[in-house]
Amino acid sequence: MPDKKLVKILNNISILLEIKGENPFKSRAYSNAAEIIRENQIDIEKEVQGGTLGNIKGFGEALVKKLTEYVETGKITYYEKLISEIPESLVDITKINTMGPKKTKLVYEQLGVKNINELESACLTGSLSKVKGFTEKSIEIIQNSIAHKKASKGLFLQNSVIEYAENLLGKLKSDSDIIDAEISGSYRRFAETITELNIVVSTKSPENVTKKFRTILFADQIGNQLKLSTNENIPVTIDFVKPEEYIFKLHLSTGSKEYITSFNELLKEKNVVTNFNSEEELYNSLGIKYVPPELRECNTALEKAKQFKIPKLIENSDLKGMLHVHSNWSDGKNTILEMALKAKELGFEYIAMCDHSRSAGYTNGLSIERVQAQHEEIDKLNSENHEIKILKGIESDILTDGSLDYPEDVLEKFDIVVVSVHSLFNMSKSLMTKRIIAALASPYTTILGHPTGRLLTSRLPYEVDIKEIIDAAADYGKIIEINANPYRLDLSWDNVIYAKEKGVKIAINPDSHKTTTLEDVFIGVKVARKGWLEAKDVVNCLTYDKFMKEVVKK
DNA sequence: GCCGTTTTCGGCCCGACTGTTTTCAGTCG
Repeated sequence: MPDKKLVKILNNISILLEIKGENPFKSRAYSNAAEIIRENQIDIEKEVQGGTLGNIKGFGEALVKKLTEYVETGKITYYEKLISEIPESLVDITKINTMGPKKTKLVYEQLGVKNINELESACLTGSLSKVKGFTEKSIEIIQNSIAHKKASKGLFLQNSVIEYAENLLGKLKSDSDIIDAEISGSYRRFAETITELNIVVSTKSPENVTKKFRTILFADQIGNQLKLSTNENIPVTIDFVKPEEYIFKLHLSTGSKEYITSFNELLKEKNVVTNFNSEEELYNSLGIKYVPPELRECNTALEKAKQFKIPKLIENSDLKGMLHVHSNWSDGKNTILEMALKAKELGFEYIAMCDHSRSAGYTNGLSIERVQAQHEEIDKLNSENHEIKILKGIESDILTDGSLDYPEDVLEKFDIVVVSVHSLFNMSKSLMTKRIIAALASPYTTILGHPTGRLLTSRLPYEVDIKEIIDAAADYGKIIEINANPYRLDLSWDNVIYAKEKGVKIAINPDSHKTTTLEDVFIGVKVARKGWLEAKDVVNCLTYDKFMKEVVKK
């Protein structure tokens, strides 16, 4: 496990140096080091003790010295000195939209603004508008960004707790006093973000087992409930109940408040007992169809269950094609072949390489010449028969006017074209909507990528009329992506429902930049399930032959 | 601060957009 505290310190040093106005490349050396440790899961203690840290590219004399000090003493004097000179909380300000290191320095020096609260006050009192470079528009962006950050406080990504949750669950299940245990709450029904982790445990003697695990987990106890928190301060609640109450409790703590309220009314009507062996049994006893956890968000699901209209939701094994992945031809970490072989290992029949297009310069986007060269490599790989078909795709930037990033004679060479917005996020809603619809209108467009551009808990979606976009996709017969990157989950599940209503086909795409994140595609399956999708609604559930015929049309 | 190497210092990812800009610095993806 990489040392998260160290990664944070290195990143903070990088940002603080930028604020100080030091050589930007010196600053980057620190963020690079943090990135290398995080990406490659480097065990710093081991490297330092083995004297091998200096062998890793990116770690020179100065960093080795500082990290050795860190391993030996738990701190870095250089960093301590840095934060005694400038407030560490300035780092938070640089996370606010449009507030880079230079502007952060400016408001610190001119207004004494040291943290986000003080920046917000400066917006409200009007003092910020007196600083050079801050306009009405930019102050509005800052205020929105602060509001979004505050609203996201206490919200966590699903993937930030997966590892912890699985470990804890394993620990509980392996105990001989515990009959069964399951994660419940918003995690189980796959809400976009969660505020806490809930676990329900079945045991014959709840009182004794609660007490026992209070000691093991260093938790606080309230009755037969334990409260603790993960090392990222995510609250955890564990309920210990008797076997006869287990299923009922698990169900009760999984659904949303709205869903459970309606469910309880139904229970009252039917007057059922609480002892069940499974949730399916519970639903059967009510005379309604079983509702999978992902759908237990709103009353609609319960109404449909009464009418026996819960569809067979898509499952991981339905996926046949891995679409929208990047390779080291642009900003990915792995070769095309490495990505393809990993996809094959995960059970996929075909993979569509969709590296960045030429306008995305920072990602090493492909020039027309390099598109040609990549196609030659793909042809060669396909001729070698690696038992997975590789498709020629591209993630084309949607340019300001909605046009795509290559001339027609280049676009026509791709099997699929994913179109995405990567620039000019601050356009007005109507212009952004027009821009994206223009891209959908292109005969070369196959799939709209991450339709709102949001990053969960960190970046708001760009202003866009998503319903109008979905309507346009329906008109033009275009596919919309569920981007399964855990930070994006974009299209969101509620809009997936709308897309399905309009008959728009969906692609579930990992937008993966390395082999280790290809499995993110299965997170997208959860979003799809929450959006009521069946295998027939999702284009990458098609076999290779059908996909070529119906989607690629070549 | 690191790397590569013409072994002592120059180059390090880049292009578009915005602002109170007039030729460039800051931010973003």
